[in-house]
Amino acid sequence: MRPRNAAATRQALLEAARDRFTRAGYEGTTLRDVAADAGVNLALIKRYFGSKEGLFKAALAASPRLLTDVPSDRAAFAEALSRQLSADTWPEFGEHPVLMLLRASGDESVTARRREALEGAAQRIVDALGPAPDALLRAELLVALGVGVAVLRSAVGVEPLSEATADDLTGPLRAIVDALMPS
Amino acid sequence: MRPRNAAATRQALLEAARDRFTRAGYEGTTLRDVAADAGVNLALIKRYFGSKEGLFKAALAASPRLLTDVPSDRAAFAEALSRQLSADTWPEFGEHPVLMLLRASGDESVTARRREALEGAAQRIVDALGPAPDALLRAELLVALGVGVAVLRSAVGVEPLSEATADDLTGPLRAIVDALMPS
DNA sequence: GGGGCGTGTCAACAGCTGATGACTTAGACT
DNA sequence: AGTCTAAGTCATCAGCTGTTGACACGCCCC
Repeated sequence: MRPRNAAATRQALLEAARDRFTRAGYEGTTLRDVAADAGVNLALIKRYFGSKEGLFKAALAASPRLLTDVPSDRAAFAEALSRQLSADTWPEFGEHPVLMLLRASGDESVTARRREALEGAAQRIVDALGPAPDALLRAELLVALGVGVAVLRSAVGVEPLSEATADDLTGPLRAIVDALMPS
Repeated sequence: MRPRNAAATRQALLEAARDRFTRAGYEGTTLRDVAADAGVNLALIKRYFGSKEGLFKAALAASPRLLTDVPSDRAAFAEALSRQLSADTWPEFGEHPVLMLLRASGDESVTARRREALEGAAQRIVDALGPAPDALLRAELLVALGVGVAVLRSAVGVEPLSEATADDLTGPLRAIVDALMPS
């Protein structure tokens, strides 16, 4: 029998769920897969998380938040952005964390949270880089760029974008930031 | 019984499949849903498309290709790009066509086709807007931007980006294009 | 050392899903 | 009218999925 350690079991389930949901999406992930990855009995998912939806929400809540601190210096911002898009920044993830958000279930509370997370990131960019006409729309274009890069790198595997390092991205991103949010 | 018209039945199935796959993804779509939407018996899917995977590939093959003609004039390109991102450009689609590509199954031939489609779009941008160091990487950033905008507008519903018209997008996109692909 | 509780195991069910083969019927052609 | 084929219908199957209740076991405290 598995050693009795509720916290470790819960954590193993969360990590397995994070990987599966991120890679295969909500519908494409089965609870038996998650339980097997975690080396845990299927029934324990119900005990700890109640349901598949509960497991997904818990895994989502445990995932890192993006663009929490936006530097007001444009060069520093471009660098921070390219770092958050780099795979090396998320060594414990097989794919970029934002993919789990995009591959979520259709559950209303999840889609609402997703929209708020992305709109919030755009708002933080506006707050840091200063107001302007269309500033929010332009900041959302930056968020869209980040989402698109994450998808193309992590889920699609487009070359040479997938193999680009954070340093490779900083230059072009800096040019975009300067063009979109003029001082 | 349904009037006997193989071509119309096939077409109805294709359109229903396109809608379902685009909105709910491959795993989230059931063949019974598609058949019901098309007003067609479930067994006809097997007759006309062989399997669920066959139906998906047929629906994918019938979807429009993006960025087929890239104007070499930067202003015209920015305008073409913003038009392709506008919902009005795809009145027969509920969501942006590229979402079906992203929400595909894990089938190898589909993921390969997806990568080729996106890399091809980037290559066409390079061909039109001229070579430069990093030109392909920068073009792929433009493709990533397009994918991200489609996702945020159509699947997530981020405001104000979702409500922006093609004209609203042209200005900012022009700035990005100029910054990324300097003459 | 014996309850009692938290932890893990097991077996099963009800519903759905993709797939399939046998059957029926419309419509063209002779 | 008779026949043949394409088109559509029907019932059903085997497998998987999420969920669940009953059970077994280890560990702590009195």
